[in-house]
Amino acid sequence: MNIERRSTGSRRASAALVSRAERLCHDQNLRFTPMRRRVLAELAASPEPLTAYDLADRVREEKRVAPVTVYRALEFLLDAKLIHRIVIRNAYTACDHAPHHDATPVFLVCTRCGTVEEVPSEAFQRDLSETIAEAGFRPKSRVFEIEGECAKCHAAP
Amino acid sequence: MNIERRSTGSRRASAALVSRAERLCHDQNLRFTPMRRRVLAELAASPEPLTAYDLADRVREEKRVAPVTVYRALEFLLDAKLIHRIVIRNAYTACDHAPHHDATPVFLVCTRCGTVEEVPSEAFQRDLSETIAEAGFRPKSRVFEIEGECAKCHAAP
DNA sequence: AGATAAAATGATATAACATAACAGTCAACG
DNA sequence: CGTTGACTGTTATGTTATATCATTTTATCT
Repeated sequence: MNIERRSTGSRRASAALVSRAERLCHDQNLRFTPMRRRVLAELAASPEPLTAYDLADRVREEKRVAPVTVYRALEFLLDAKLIHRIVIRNAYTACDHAPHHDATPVFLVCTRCGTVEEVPSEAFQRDLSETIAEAGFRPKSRVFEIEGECAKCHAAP
Repeated sequence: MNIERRSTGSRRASAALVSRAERLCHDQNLRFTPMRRRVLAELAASPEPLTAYDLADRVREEKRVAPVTVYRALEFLLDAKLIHRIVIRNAYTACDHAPHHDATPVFLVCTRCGTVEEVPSEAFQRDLSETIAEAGFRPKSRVFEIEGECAKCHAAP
């Protein structure tokens, strides 16, 4: 299966991602409005994560929009698990993998080119859950993000 | 007496933490100035992470201070590995363990009481590094944070 | 001690990220 | 066709972080 394997440089099939989202929303009786579609399309088309204000600027080229409107669209897309928030960048990125993955993926964020690679990592989390269980801690959400140089950037001059 | 509340039971001795920091800075020829000492002391005394503006407010009770001054102290303390940044809270917390730990710890952040437990997790990272190496990615820094309810809060009504 | 260079802090302004509150609009459904 | 609830618009403000330049403090050398 060679679905949109995004990584450094490679373009994402934005249209495919958006129509997948459309089907998913339809199936779950969620409203995939023009604004939500537009925001997701911008994220899917971008090789790197975008901030809410980045998104507002891009949408604004077509239609006047306030940041809060973008934030609302982002909130919806996050809830629908169609996008991820990259906390170390205060930015957002379209979800590369099929939705409904329970395990929070690891994100490899390149400090040079800014791209993000999404690495599913179930085993990784299984190991950790022992430690967490020992502490009696009940996890609700996780943030695992790694900064560094991606292979492409490291090879480059 | 002057043991500060830190609700996971592992209370921190603020004074001990500060004097440890003092020794460490002296050994490394770093300047442990009054402002840096004060900021670290506030963090060490707090059961939960504090934002830069929280810190500014607390320091301000004694002496007028601008946020940027606090940010500079935080930057120094982060570089010296005396504190951690909790990105999912935009806040900072004193480092519980001996300094010089290379492996980034996992932080268990309680959504109810707000406390943070710092869990060193070397094994955890060893597993992950294979995946990362396969991607040709050269990690520089990592963020592993987990939100949930701590044991105390979960037991409480 | 005085000169001086580097580091730290003060002061002000502004950038960047995010939410509150309320009014208006649109779509679904009885 | 009118009510309801979800979505969006608008304005304002809150929160987190950095830029810039002036001033003070500290370390070091002579």
